[in-house]
Amino acid sequence: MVRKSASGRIGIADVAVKAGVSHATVSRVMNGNFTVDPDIAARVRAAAAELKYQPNPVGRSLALGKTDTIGIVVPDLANPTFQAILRGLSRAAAQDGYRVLIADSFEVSSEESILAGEARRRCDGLVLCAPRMSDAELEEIAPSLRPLVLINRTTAAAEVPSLVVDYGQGVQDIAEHLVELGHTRLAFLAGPPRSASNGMRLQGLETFKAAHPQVEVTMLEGGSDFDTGHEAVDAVLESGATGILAFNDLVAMGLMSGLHERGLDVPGDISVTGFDDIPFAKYTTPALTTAAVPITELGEQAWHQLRALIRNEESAAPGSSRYQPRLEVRASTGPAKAPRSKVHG
Amino acid sequence: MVRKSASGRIGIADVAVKAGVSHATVSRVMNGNFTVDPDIAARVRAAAAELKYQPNPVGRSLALGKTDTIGIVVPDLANPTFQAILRGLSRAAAQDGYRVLIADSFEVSSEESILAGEARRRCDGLVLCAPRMSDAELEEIAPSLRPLVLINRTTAAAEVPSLVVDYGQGVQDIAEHLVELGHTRLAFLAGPPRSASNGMRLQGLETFKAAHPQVEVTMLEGGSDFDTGHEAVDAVLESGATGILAFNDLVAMGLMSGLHERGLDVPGDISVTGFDDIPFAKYTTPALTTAAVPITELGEQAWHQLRALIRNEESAAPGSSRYQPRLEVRASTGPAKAPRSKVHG
DNA sequence: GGCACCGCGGAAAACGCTTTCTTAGGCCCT
DNA sequence: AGGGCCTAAGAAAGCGTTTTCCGCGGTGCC
Repeated sequence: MVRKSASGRIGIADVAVKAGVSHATVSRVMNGNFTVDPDIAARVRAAAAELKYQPNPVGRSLALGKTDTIGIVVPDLANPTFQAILRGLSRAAAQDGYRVLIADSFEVSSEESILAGEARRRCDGLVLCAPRMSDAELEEIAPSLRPLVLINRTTAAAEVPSLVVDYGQGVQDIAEHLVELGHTRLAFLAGPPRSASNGMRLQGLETFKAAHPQVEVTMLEGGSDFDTGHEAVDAVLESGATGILAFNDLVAMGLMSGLHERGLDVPGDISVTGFDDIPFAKYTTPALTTAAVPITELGEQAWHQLRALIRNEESAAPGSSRYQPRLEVRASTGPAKAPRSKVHG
Repeated sequence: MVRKSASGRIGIADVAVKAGVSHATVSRVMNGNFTVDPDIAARVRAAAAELKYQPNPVGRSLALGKTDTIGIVVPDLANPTFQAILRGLSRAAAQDGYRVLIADSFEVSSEESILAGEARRRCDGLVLCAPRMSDAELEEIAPSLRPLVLINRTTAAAEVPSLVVDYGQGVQDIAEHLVELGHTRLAFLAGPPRSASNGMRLQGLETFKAAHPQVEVTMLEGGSDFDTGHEAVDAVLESGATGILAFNDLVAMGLMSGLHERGLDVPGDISVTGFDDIPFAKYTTPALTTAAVPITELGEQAWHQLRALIRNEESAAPGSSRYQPRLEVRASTGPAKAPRSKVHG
């Protein structure tokens, strides 16, 4: 019978008994405290090995006041963007011995703040992706969530770094690209109405419109997934636009698929652009012109910011950083052809 | 000053003081124990609300011996298959109030078993996806990981359900499909050599070959990602095969991309098939013929099995289940054309 | 009217660990 | 040789909960 204490699992007490020392000494040995006599330390290590003792992390966390775990709140795990952030975050955190706990809000923004709070309490810090949460609510909960890193949101709360992608600039770059190809009638297939990043895109478009009064830009309602793009075909054709800026790559792919079904050629008839440069964007047919965002790196940076906060409660307040998307011209955009009529078919 | 105790965070003791009761009573109220006088309960609740008291989950976990968290070990978070499993698992677990902790082994199978152990100790149960781990090692660690659910692996250890996809049958279905289209020279673009699911596919192919001695099946070395497929173009062409079974959808997509660059037509010149039916498989050009696996559902089922194990230490030992892939015929497969020479160009 | 029981809530133990405090013993120094 | 110091390890106090165990006061019953 190896297991001894009532709990079934072997604990520090079992090792202590076996090694004939107090559990304090066992703890010291396990934590590499060198004030222990080498002979005794060896005895303890032998006992621990024989019993296959593994410290209980929960007890450890309680005593230490830290969990070596961070949380991430995402609105939708099915979205490649958040998958990539998670991946970068997880990899970077793992290198420092931290694990990540995921909290998927499934796009129900009303739950986001409770979810975030719960996740935070189990962790040493939090990365929050909450594109739909209202500014007011964010402002309200941010302080209680620290150490906290925000993705694509900002807050006035102190000590809360933000990692934001400059969607506004990205959209402008794409629009410029289309204009250079001769397009004069553009359409923006918008994202979810309350999305923060959608707002940034709209602002970018305003700037663009001011600089290019001769270009017509139609606003179309949309969403953030493949189906949204697929369903938007009619609206897109009706707009008469020859250059379409989709909210993101997924929407663009859906749109291209829909256009293809209608027998239209991309980019022959219509040029389509995405945003994000998800892994699959390279492999669509035609390959998708998009604004590349270093998403995985974003997750990695999120960890670095969070780590600074965790390690150094006071100083080293890290600044927020802004990521510039890089225009990735591929085959889905081409020269504008002669203006089409507003009627499709 | 709301915060009182040294730790900075407000705890049960603060609420107790404010409400003028013992912390035991506060605990009783917070846990819905009805043996507390309604007046006192109200007072406690008021105090808790005013202080915005939130129980510390770590202390709670220690006392209760459970964490309301499960872990999942995956070999590669970048792989859509594991993303889907994770998604299904997370969603299902969330509905029962459980969170999921992720452990990405980054394909280094030597670390997998330590990683799994560490994850397990922080959680109430574990879902293990470890396709490269040796049977011996799996057998060795499985008992200590319980409650445990295995994905695409089996073990002799008791009380360890397995959820396995019948890759062997899937591969046979695909091969049959190609044969029906008139292909007589097939090639299998294999997965990672030590992958368990690759082994299952190979077994399926053996069965197929026995049933169709007239069909030539070439084995090609490969891997599990897009680049693998892309780099395999030469080997594929050299094989002279007209029907290619790629290890999975990613590999198939890479292969199609490579073939396209060579100016070859799919399925005109060569038919290509994948496996898994990842979300993007529908949207490749041409759309990919594949064997659809209900991956998200797999994650969901993993939770249900795990939940049964967690809730009911003894009875209800759930059986292992086997998932049959469903052949999904799309545009990447077509009738075989006249046999080609072994030289490409 | 006394006794047994019951309901309620406080004290304290338990969960498994870390860390401070304490004490015992050995060494050095004068 | 004795006292102060320093070292090493045990005792115990936390960490923040839950839960068991008790005791107290009140009620019902005979």
